[in-house]
Amino acid sequence: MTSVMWFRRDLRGHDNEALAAACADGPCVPLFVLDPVFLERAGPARLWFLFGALESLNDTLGGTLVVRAGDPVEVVPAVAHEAAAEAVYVAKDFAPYGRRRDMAVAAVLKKSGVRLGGVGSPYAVEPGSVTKDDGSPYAVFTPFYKRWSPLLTPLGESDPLHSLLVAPGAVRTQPLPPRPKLDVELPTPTETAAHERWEWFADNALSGYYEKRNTPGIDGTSKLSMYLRFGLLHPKQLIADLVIDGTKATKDHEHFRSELCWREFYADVLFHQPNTAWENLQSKMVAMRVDTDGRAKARFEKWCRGETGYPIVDAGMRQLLRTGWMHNRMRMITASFLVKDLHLPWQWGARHFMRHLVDGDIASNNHGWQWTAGTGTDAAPYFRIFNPQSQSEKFDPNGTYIREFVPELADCPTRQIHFPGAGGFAGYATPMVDHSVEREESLARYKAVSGK
DNA sequence: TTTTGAGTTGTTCGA
DNA sequence: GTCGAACAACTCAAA
Repeated sequence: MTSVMWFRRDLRGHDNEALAAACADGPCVPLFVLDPVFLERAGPARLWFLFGALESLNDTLGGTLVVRAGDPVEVVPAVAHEAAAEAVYVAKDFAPYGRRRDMAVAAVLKKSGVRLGGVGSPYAVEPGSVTKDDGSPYAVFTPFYKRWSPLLTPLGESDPLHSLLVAPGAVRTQPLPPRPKLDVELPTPTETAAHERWEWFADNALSGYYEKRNTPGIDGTSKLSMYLRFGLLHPKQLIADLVIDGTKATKDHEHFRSELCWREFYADVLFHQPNTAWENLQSKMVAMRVDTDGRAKARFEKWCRGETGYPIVDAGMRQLLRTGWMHNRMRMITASFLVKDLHLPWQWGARHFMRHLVDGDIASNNHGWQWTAGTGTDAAPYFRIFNPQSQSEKFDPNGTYIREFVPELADCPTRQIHFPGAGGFAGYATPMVDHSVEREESLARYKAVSGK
């Protein structure tokens, strides 16, 4: 019998359980739906990467990928009908929008006797399956990690039977929209490039990862996040390699594995509490005073453009706009600045990140923001406020990273580059706020919430 | 059942 | 310059 493989965030032809399951049924029509809900929220870099990944997937599938624009609730049943399919296969989506969408699609399909089959997910361990002894979900990372590790299962043999893909033309398709013009080169959005990056990282940067991952001026992180986001790689593929290589897992191997687990932890938290995508997980924090007036909006614009007058913050914000990616430490520094120096709602920053980060993932991104804001799981203590200048001195000691993204400071001497200050450096903005003043303001606001 | 200690990512202050 | 303490309140899991 014929089936439809509906791709969403698993844009790969290999090690794809749902695709393998679809092909095991017989002839298979591979489908991607250009959902306006996604397209409207995505910035140019995200779209560039997505469209490129779809072109690559189409190549992998021998030119058989059917692309259709519209609401999946209408498009998927229509394609199933045109293909005379009896089943639609997907990798399960556990995020709030995806779950709602899939339930709605399944309901419509069911009316015409078509089954929506969920096989696998973008995670090594499915959200919802790591629980405490009493069945309740974890709210702290470390015990989650301890329980998660033994649940890891090896990657199943799932070479897809591409010979069963239905010939192009059998079902109406449409060309992809043109890729947006970008000023810089993004990582190549292909499965091959994803594997090459992983191999490069495993061979060259995994050793010493624990230390190097904190220095934004060097290529010390895996940079696999965008591949994982769109499923050009599956985390099980990485974990399998880590086990083989690490007969005795080193501190670096172990740490990289725990970073993969963070992604799964936040997906699990969001699965159990879908409202926390945009609402404070700690409900008492709704009482926290944040600024939302006209002046706050003007400050937000400066932050977005990278014109705060704090070089390390500006470098991070400009890296995001220029490259569609930001180093992990920079995400923390820039987020801390928005929340604790500018007193803006974390949601504003999260929305900006989601628009521009190619790897933008609602669970990791928004719960990362909640962590910084002190509203989330395992929340940062309220007094943990990043000092942009000392973070800069500690993690970008030579100013390499700052000079790369803030050209006004290219010739600024290192002793001055972490904080040019009010005296300033020719052509560079003066600080928009005084950190020590805003730090006190943040502490006062947190104290007000805790009732003292 | 109750108690106890630890918990991704920090900063400041005073000795 | 270095070092330890203090900066809450709460969750989780082991004892």
